Amino acid sequence: MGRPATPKLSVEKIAAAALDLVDAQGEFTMGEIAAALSVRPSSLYNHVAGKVEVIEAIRALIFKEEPPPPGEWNDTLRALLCHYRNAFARHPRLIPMLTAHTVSSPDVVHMYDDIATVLSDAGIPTGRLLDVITVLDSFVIGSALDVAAPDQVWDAAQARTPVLVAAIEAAGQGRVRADRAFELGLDLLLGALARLRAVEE
Amino acid sequence: MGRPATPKLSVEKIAAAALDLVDAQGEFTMGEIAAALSVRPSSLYNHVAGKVEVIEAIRALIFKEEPPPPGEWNDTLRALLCHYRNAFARHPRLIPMLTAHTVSSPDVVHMYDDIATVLSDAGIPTGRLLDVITVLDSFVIGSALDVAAPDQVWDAAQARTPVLVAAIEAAGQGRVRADRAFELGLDLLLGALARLRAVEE
DNA sequence: ACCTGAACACCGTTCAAGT
DNA sequence: ACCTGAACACCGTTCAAGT
Repeated sequence: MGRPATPKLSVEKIAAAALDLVDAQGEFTMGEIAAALSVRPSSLYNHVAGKVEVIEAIRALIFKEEPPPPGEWNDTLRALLCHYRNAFARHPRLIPMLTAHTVSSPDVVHMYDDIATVLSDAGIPTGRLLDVITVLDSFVIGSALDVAAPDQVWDAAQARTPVLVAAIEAAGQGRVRADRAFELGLDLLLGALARLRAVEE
Repeated sequence: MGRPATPKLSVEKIAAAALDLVDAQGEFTMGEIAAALSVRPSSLYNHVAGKVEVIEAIRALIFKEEPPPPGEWNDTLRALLCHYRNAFARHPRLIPMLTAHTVSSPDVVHMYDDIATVLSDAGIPTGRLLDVITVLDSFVIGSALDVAAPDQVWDAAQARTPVLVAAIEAAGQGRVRADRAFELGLDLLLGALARLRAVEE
């Protein structure tokens, strides 16, 4: 066959096809991407170096940035963290794949820039800044994994104490439960940060 | 050859060999486990159903429980969460593998039991209990991933704002940095919980 | 420059055969 | 009951050949 007049592939097309596969079935193979794009697997290697690079391309695809909205530091930070978490939550099954290869993608670092600026403006001293960012980041990533987890994780049948059984039954299920827990965590952390800020100043 | 007088394999031996491989190189194949145990790959299937079951066996291996120490609810909860996070942190490269297959292992649920009991005794109402547990769990898992991440994630060269650059340079590196951030997060969350408790009561 | 087809090493898993 | 050896389908990747 040979080279077509206009390329049939691009990094973006490959990443988008792979992301569709992950959303649909939780994983992808190079062969499946090729099939989705009506191409042979070997063709993909003209655009990406390998499977790892496909995953990185997906990561870049997910983090289409959004400028930090203006407002009170509290609200700005909250909006930023929600955006960050939702970028993951829109593709729950992708998260384990992304965490498997931890790479400092430019888009992610860009988000850290925004968070750092807001926190600094809010009065968090430089010496503590990265620790605070790490705490927020850890919580967001963990919450994203919580969205990815099937509700099976909270299995009342396996609980041994009546307290946990009652708690599981009271909590509801699915995305609503995960969202509510995330909001609570944000309240707790941002509230604590406000106090930290007051103490340091 | 045929059946040996005394079995050469067991689920525990397989899991231990796999964990060694993960610690050493971040992944394992069935063939590598077999080689480490001086056995053919097909032999493994007399003891485990497949690779996924090996991962579950590792999970069970990691969570050798420790009874919750008595004391003030604050200290008890802190000790519990530290233990939980350290169980992961001892095997950083394992974490992405575990998060890929979220399963409600009995050992993990057992830990939730302990946390639920402490929180309930501390006065957190049942309706909020699972949300609080989820928040703590998300933070712990996220923090464990932070330990697994190479320091490259915090790459001053990729930061765009001077604030973030300064913060990264001030933060130090490696395990010390991750541990300090984890402690800060615990302080913030447990402090916020204490206030939540005061409000609800 | 970019797609194809054939080929590679490797991997997870199955299963009949042996004791 | 448990280890072996041969065999399977599949997967990621390479590369010479084509235009």
